[in-house]
Amino acid sequence: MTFLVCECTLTNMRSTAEARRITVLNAAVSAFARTGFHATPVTTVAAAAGISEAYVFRLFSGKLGLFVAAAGACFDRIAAAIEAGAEQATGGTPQEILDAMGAAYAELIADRDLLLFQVQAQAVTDIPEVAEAVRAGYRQVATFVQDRAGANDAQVQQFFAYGQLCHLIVTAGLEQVSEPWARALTAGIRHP
Amino acid sequence: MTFLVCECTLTNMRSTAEARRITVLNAAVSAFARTGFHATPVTTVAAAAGISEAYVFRLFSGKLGLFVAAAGACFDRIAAAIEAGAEQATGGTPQEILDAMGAAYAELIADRDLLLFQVQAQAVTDIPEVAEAVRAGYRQVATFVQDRAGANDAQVQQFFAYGQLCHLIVTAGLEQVSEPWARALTAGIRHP
DNA sequence: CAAGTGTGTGAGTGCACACTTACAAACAAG
DNA sequence: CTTGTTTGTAAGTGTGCACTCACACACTTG
Repeated sequence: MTFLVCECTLTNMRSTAEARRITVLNAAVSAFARTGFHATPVTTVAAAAGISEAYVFRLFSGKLGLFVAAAGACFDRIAAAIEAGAEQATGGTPQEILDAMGAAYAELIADRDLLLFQVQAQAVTDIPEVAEAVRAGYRQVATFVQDRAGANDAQVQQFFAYGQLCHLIVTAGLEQVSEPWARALTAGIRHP
Repeated sequence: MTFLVCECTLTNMRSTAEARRITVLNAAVSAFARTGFHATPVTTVAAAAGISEAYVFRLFSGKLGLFVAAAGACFDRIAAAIEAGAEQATGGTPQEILDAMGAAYAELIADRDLLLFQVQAQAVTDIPEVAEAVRAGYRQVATFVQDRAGANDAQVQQFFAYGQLCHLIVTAGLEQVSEPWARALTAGIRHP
């Protein structure tokens, strides 16, 4: 979990670059989510963030550095949402907390950016830095789920299995398909 | 399911191009599985198939056409493997047949090509032709599983949820991670 | 005011790659 | 032998894009 504190009054002027990085990272998550790492030019991210391409390259160490940083931001937001969801659990049993977490996650990914970014990140794990970022992200989320819900291995595994199923449902657009097989796969997942 | 019949003796000479297409498709599935659609040059596929890049463009309508055709071949192979696995089921209950199918699938994706290709295809579903190919592939596999095993919606959904979990396990390399959260996610999935 | 530091950009540069075209060899049919 | 068809390639062409660099404005400090 990353807490962002405004240090404007303390470190004097340096917070501007840091603020830009936040802006760029939000733009990067959205852009990469839609078209993926290789098909997303840095100019697209720069334009979405309202700055020049050259400055993005100064703020991050190359396109790969930008993508890895965006992955970190993506998993931070997911972890935060799940954490907030756990607070809303009606009961205290592991399954009740897991269900609350799942509901919060489902709500979070309504805008699709966070979900699609995960898919895109998993697709470029042939790049070692990305693979490590993905592992770090799931480590963060999975350990939190395990600890906070007090769930056993099978419950945690099921939680992530159905989370991954959401990736298929969204990327394939199965919510728009009314055939029996698609109804079976999307049953009870929530229709946004 | 596609049955390939050698028509050499009938249509005279045309079967050579068709045979080339098969070779190219096998190379394409492997190549795209590793580096994805956008990061895989057609020259790589051509080299793996042992022919020139120009001829690949004559055999298929552009890089996209090649990718979509490879997706078809990929899902054909998956469906065939699951079908063969169902024959090996020890009992006749839906769950027993599903388990046999799952075992066959797990064995099939040991070489990772078919699994990774699915991940790569899901990552480029912003291209409509790819999205349709992915839907067609899962339609083929899901309807077969549903019909052949006689499984209910929840069982089919669970089957695919844990199938998608395999995608995460492989892309993130979780089998090599011995931390508790990773052990929970990979529990019982098979260690190849 | 001068010098330094951080923020920001326009205008390149070089390369990778999708796709084309012109051409060649093999083979068949008349 | 000529004509036509199919299989195959070498050598382009044009474009998109990652990354760089020289330069400019803002703002602080002495």
